[in-house]
Amino acid sequence: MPKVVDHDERRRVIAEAVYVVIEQRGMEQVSLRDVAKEASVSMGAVQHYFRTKDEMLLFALSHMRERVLTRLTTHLSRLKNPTRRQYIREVARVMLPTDAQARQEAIVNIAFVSRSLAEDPLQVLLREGYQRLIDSSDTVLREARDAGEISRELDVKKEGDALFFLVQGLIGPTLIGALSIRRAMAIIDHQLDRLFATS
Amino acid sequence: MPKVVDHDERRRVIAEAVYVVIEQRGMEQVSLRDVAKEASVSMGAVQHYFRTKDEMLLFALSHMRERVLTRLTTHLSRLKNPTRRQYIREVARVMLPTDAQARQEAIVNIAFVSRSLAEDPLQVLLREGYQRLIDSSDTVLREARDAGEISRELDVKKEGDALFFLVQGLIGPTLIGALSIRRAMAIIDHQLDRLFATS
DNA sequence: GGTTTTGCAATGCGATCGCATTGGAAAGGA
DNA sequence: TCCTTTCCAATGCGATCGCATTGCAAAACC
Repeated sequence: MPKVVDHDERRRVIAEAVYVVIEQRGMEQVSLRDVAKEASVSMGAVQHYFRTKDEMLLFALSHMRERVLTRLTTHLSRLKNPTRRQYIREVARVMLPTDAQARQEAIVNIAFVSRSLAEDPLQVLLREGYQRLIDSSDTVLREARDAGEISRELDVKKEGDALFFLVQGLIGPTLIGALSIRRAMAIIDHQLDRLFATS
Repeated sequence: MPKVVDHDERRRVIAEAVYVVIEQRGMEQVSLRDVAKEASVSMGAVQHYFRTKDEMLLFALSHMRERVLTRLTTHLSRLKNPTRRQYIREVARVMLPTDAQARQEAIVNIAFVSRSLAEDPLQVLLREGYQRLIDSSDTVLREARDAGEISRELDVKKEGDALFFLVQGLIGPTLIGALSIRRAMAIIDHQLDRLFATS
């Protein structure tokens, strides 16, 4: 057996280069050559790890999911004894482009959503991802209700969905610059005020 | 003076061809040749009306705004003596991909949002568009409150924003197939129930 | 009816694309 | 040590890209 290399690690490095190219020049400028250059490897190397460009992008999308999840858990673990409301707020905040990394992830995600509308394999992956997020968003709210922090009169399913899609809808306008992070968070906090009202 | 042609009309025809190509094959597949073919004109004609590809896409985006606005007013004018709530509901419904045309517009819009993140002129146009929409969304809610249909205790500014961004957030997942139109409308109706509560 | 100006069609060009092919360096296993 | 397998660098190829150039038909104006 020859040279031993961590296959997945190499693929991840290339995927990260894909993100940089998408962020800096957009999805339509993603070429094998530019990705290779950004990853500081040869074009042959990229071809060695991905049979086609589409396969590379598919992996890049699935790796992005893991990356977002990792960042999310990191941020959440920094909270000391958070209330359920603080927890939910932090999840929402982490989804918004609050720092360079979150911004890159948001840009890449939108690029993939757009591309997926013309390419099916990507769409399947994204759809599953969304459904999982919607589910966990409902779960958190239900836990909060069971813990008595949210009124039993609220429809936690519909409110959880509304909160999740609200955050989703804030991302694009924030990236474009039509909305500041501050205002976006104020809108979220306003909804949290309502959900967690102690009246 | 030679042959007289409605300049803007020609440009709109080409822009419509751009939408079709984006919808069917995605933004990264938009080429001058394919757009010309879709518009049933020669490539020379496209070049005659747009100096560059970027200029063509910029016009396509601005024409898309007019097209959406036209469709919106058409749908609204079909309502017979609508209540304010029905009016708002219809606006939200028209923004979602409920039919073929709305779906095409949503797809094209996402494609432009994504592309605009790497190209500034598009971003400026989109930002202005969003801000106008946010403003009018606030205005409608304020009118409803002044008419006594919405409780004076509500923060119409924040609620108007939340409603608008909620609708925005529903579009992507609906396109991807992670959410049905029915469920999307149910989420909106649930929020409208709350806003227009007569308690 | 000649002149001029516009509306396009056609073609060419250099750059870039994804992908295939080839060759060889490096690293275990026999 | 030799051999095999993997890793990857380099190059080539046909297709396609945006854009420039050229040429000409058609239509107002004199």
